[in-house]
Amino acid sequence: MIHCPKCHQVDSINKAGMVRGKQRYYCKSCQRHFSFADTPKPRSKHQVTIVDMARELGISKSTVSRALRDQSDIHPSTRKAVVELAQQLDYQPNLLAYGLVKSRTNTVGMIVPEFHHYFFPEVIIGTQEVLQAAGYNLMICQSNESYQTEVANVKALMASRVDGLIVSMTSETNNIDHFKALENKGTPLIFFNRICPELETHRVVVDDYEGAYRAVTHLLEQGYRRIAHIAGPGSLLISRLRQKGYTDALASYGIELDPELIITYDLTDEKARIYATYLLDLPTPPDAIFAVNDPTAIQVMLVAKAKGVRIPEELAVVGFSNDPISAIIEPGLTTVSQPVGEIGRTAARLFLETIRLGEQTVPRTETLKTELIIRGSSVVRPA
Amino acid sequence: MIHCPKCHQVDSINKAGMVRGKQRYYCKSCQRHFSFADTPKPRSKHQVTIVDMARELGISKSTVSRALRDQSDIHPSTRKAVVELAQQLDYQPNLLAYGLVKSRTNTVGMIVPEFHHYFFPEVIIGTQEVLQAAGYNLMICQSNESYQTEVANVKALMASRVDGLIVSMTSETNNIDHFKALENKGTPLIFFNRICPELETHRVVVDDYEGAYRAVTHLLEQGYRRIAHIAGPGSLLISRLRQKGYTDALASYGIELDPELIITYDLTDEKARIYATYLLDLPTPPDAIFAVNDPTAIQVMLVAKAKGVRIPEELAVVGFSNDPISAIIEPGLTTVSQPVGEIGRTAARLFLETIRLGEQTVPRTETLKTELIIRGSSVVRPA
DNA sequence: CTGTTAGCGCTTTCAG
DNA sequence: CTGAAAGCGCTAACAG
Repeated sequence: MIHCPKCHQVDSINKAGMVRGKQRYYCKSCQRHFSFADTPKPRSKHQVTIVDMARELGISKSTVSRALRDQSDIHPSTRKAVVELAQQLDYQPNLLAYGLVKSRTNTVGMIVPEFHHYFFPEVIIGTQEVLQAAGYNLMICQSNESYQTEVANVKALMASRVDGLIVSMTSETNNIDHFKALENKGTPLIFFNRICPELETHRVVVDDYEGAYRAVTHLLEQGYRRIAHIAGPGSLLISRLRQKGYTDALASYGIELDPELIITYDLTDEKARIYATYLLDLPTPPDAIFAVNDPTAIQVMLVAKAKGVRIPEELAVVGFSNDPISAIIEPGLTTVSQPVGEIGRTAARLFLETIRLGEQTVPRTETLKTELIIRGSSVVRPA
Repeated sequence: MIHCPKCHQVDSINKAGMVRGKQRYYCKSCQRHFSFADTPKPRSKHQVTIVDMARELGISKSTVSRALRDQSDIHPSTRKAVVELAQQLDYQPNLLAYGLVKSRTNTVGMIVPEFHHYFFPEVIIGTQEVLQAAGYNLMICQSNESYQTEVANVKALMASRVDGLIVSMTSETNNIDHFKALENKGTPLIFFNRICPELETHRVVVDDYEGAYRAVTHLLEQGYRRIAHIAGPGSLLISRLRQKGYTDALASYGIELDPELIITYDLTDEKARIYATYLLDLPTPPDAIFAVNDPTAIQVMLVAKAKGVRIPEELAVVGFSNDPISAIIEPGLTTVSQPVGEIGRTAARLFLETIRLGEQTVPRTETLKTELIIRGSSVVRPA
C-alpha cells in the first residue's frame, strides 16, 4: 500500500507519470509530488505551515490560507477549526513566503550613523512608534559614520526587500549612487537630520540655521564677543547651516569673522577634546564656544573645567539638541532643543504617506521648530 | 507568430498542452508557462532577478545562480559575463527567496526593554559588531518594558524566521510561554542582563551579586551606616541579586536590615525621583543610597542636589553600570562598571557557537567581571 | 560545464 | 464555500 512519505495518507495518492524511470505519485492531501525513495525528511523541529494544518484538518491549504486571513467567504465552522488549530500549534505565518508572493515585506529599513549618543536612539523610538502602529517592522542599521558600511547597509536592506528606507547619512558620504539606485527600484527613501540635498526625496529637518543664529545671538546679547565655533564636517548640510547661522549672527553684530575660531571636525569625542584644548590654549582664547551639537559642547565643558576655566564667567558654551546630559552637567548647558521623537515620527509618517500615494507622491521637506534652552553655561548671574 | 509575453522571444516556445480549454505554451528561455491572454505585467520598476539576467544572457537561471555564488565549476567567461551584468544592473539577491529555500535568513532578532539609556544601545553595538563580521544581520526590537510588546516582538521575529534570538526581558515578564515555544522550533535563544532563570539557555550576565556586595562594602568602609537601596523590580533576577549583595554586605558588618530603606520600583525616571524624595524626607534619612543602576542613581543625585543635601558629606550615592553620565555629573558617581560592549559581543558569540554546534550545544552561562569605579559621590575628601 | 526539474510556504486566480 | 494549479525568486539534485 502506497502512502505519502510526508503526510502518511493512503487514500489520496494518484499516480503521476514516470520521471527518470521512477514512478511518481501525487498526494492530493498535501498537494505534493513524490516518488520513492523520497525519504520523508526528519522535520521534527520545524515551524508549522499551512500545509501541516491542512493535512491535520483534511482540507486544502488554500482554505487554510483563506480562513487565516479572514477575508472572502469561509464557512464559519471551517474558520473556527483552522483558527483554533493555528492557536494550538502556535502557527506563525512565514513572512518570507508572504513577502515573496506579495512583493511587500511590511518592513522598513533605517540607517543611522551612530548609537552612542542620545539623538539617534531617541529618533528611532519615535519612528518605531508610528510604524508599529501601522503594522510595519523596522530594521535598524548603524553605519558607524563609514561610507562603506552605509553602502553595505543599503544593499543588505534592499536584499531583504524592505518597503522603504529612512536614512541619516554618514559624514563621509559624498558619492550617493547607492541612494540614486533606489529610484529605479521604486523604494521610498526618506532622509532626516543629515539629509541629501542632491536627491529629491522626503526630508525631515529642523531649522538648523535659525537655531544656530538664535544661539549665537543669545551669546552676543550676553556680552560675549570672541565666539568660536566647533563645527561638524563640511560634508554635512547640517554643519554648514549651523555654521552659517553662527556666521550671520556675528555679522549682524558687525563682528568680523576670525577664521582661527572656526574648527571643523569629525564629531568624535576624542577630537572634540583636542580642539577644545587647542582653542582654550590660544594666545587670545575665545570667551564663548558654540558647538555643533551637545556631545561636542559637553567635551568642551569638561576640558574647560579640567583646565580651571570658569563657565560661564570666562567661557560660555552653547550646544545643539538638548541631550539629557545638558541638564545634568554643571552649570547646565545652554542648547538648541530639537523635537527628537517628533523627527522620528514625522519620518515614519512621510514613509506611510508615500506608500499610500504611490506614484503621486510629491517629495516634501518637513522643517520642525527648535527652541533655545538657556541654562547656566551662557548666563553670568547678576552679581 | 507566437512570442513569450514576458521575454518576447519567438524561438523558444513549445506547446504545453491544453488547460481549461486554453492552449498553453512554455518558453524555454525564461522557463515560464503562459497562455493568452497572459498580458505581460508592467514590471517597469522591479528589482532585477536571476531570470532577468538569464534571459538577457541567453543562459539558464541555474547557471546565473551558480555564477553568482561562485562555487561549483563554471566557465570563467560565463561567470565573468554574469558578474558584470549583475554589477551593471545593480542586482541584489532576494533574501526572501533565499531564506525560503534554505530555511535560514542569516538574521538574528534582538529584543531589549528600552533605548533611552546608555546600556542597551551600547550592548547592541557590541552584538552587531560580531554578528556583522560573521555575515549576520540584526533585527532590533524594543519591548518598552511591556510584556505584551515582548510577546508581539517574539512573534514578529519568528514570523520573519530569524535564525536566533538575543533577549533581555521586560520587568513585567512572568509568563514565559512565548520563549518556551521557541524550543520546539529549534531557534537558538540567548539571554543577557535580564535573563530567564527558568529556561535552560545560553546566558550572558555580570557578577551582579558580587558587584553590589563590593559597592555596599565600599560605602561601609567609608563609614556610612544607614544605607538605603533603591532596587529594581523583584521580577528581575538581576534586581534580586543586587539586592542580595546589598543585604549580605550589611550583614557582614553586623548591620540589621531596615526594611524601610529598601524600595523596589519599576525603573522609570519619574518614580526614581519620587522614591529618592521619599527617602530623603524620612525622619531619619539614610546617609547613603545604593541604586540598582546609574539612571536611578543620577535621579537620586539630582533630587538630593535640589534639596540642598550635600553629596557625599550628607549623602553618598552609588550606582551600577558606569553610564558616561556618571563621570560627568558632579560629584562623579561611584558605580559598578560593566563591560557593556563585551556583553553584546559575548551574546553574539554564543549565538554563533550554537549555530555551529547545533544539537550538541550545551547551554552555558558566561559571567563577566564588574569593577568598582570610585568617584566623588561616595568619598569624603580628607579635610 | 550547463540545463531541467522540483520545491521552499504562501497567495491568487479559476472552476466547480 | 472549497479545491486545484500556478507562480513569487531562489537553490539543489540530477542528468547530460
